[in-house]
Amino acid sequence: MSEPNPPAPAANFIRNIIDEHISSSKWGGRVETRFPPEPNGYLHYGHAKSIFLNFGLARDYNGVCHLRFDDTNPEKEEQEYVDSIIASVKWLGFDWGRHLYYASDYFDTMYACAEYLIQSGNAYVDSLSAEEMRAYRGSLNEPGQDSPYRNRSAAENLDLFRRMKAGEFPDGAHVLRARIDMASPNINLRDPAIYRIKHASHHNTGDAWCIYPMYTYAHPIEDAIKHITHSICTLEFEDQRPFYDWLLDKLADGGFFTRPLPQQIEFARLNLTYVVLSKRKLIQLVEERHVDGWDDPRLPTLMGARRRGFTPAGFKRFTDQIGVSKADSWIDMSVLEACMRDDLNEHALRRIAVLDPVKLIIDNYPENQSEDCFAPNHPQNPDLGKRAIPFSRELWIEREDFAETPPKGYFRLYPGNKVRLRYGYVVECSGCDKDENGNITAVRCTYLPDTKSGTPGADSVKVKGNIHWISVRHAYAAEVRLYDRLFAVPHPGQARDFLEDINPASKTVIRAQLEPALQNAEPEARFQFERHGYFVADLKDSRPGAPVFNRTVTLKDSWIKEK
RNA sequence: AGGGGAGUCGCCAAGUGGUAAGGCAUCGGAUUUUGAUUCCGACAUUCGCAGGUUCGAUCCCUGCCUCCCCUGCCA
Repeated sequence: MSEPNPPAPAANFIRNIIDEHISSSKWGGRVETRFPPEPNGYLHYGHAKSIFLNFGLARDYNGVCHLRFDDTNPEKEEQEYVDSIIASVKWLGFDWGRHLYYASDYFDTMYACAEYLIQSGNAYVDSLSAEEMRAYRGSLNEPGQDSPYRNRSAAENLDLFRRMKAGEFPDGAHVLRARIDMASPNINLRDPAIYRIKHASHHNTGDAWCIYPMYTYAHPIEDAIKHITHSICTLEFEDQRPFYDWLLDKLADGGFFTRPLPQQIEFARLNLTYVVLSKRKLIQLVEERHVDGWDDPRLPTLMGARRRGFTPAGFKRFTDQIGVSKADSWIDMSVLEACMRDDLNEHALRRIAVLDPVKLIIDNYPENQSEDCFAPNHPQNPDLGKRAIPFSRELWIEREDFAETPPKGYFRLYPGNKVRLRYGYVVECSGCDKDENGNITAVRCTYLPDTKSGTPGADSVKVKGNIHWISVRHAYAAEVRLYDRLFAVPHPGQARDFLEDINPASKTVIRAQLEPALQNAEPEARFQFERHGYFVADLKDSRPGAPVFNRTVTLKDSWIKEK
């Protein structure tokens, strides 16, 4: 079987820039990118956009993409986050080969660069307090003032900086700043801090350092050291680009790097409705136990997505579909859900599950008889074969597939109506049994013996309705979690505290009746429960013989909308 | 208000001087033993607004409007 040629990647402004670089041979046609997370949290859907962008560009231009941890702030970073980030990027299907790096691998080089900047008059040690520095910085409308320490001699700066490194000063006593322009209209150029004192131990370098570079200083240097060509980041760093260029230019003059230097390019981050992607809010949801941990299937983390049953291929569809641009935009959650459905529809095996069971009794079917019916594992792919499903006198069907008085357009079970028991017989509904409170306890019908699916007479009776069922005697009951969107409104927190917008029905745990074939599902096996949606055997709580399923997403339902 | 960005169909998004791609959604219709899938068809005389340049402007110029980001020793 030959795969059709994949469609050419959609044009976007970053590809246009790269194409120009290729034709001008700016880096000799080389494309080298990096995905640079800070290991201070779990990756979320928004990171998927960046991952597919950076790794995708590298793949399409025969380049490489590094996985690089920007671990410049030891107070916030942990090995646990490093591990989970690695697992998530791998899960999405990317391989960085030997290109796994850490900012902390280059602390020596960064330090040497800093000494050079001091010696060349481009950096100085400031001894203002944080509050004083803020006051000297000016405001959006007013220029800043030079710090009284701005004109220390290179020798004095160097001495102070070395003593900072040696641990002679407490946190906050001094800070190394780039000497640029305190009157710049771009506040990021008003002598930004590049090194601060932090007596904290680092997940990677331990206690080797008590001064740590700022991200804005470390990031360009890391890019330049590894010869990154296109340093792709989000829009909020646009104002930082002049500093990125200033720094690398100075260091290239100092012989640390050769030109052409890496080029920073900014794109719009992902905004998605019905979730929150801010790290702060995600942490709050977890810590205040509004969800069950970082991998809760409702959470927009990649670990949550995995347990939810979302697929890497679905994320690929999604990122291809939403494109890349510089316009702030909001993607509706339904787009992501549709992408997951598209992928799952192609690959998930079909199975039967009755989620809200009510008994259907076939009055003219012999009490102790049973027989096999055969259902295809995938209607569009016969190669996937069929399986046997036992049929008998008493079946579980969905409560909503019967109506005593049917609404307009309803074509399922109601007195006098015929429907097909999918893969089995056509039955005619005769009524229902009720308890003393009027609750329906069983639905009654008779079957038409000549209409069994797969037999010559199967189509002798045409019916519009087609419902799924499971033999009571053969059914297997298991826990199923019905997940829905975490928030009930498109923009949580817009009108009130975001916690108040949590969807109270985001998780419903039920015991469902499953067909026998589902009992031995392996963790992470994905299925379509026919007429319901896509479900996955939970990665953590499910095991063969004792399955637990999570609903990934429902099937599209055009009947609900009509009602 | 200073600086940096963005405004093209309901949602994304190409196009950047030659007369508006594509996807999703939506609406028709066909197929269908999932009210699913699939398949066909429809879907911007118009590109934030107002002027100007031009034979011709979404694209160039001028002015205006709206939205986003920036005053961490966070990233």
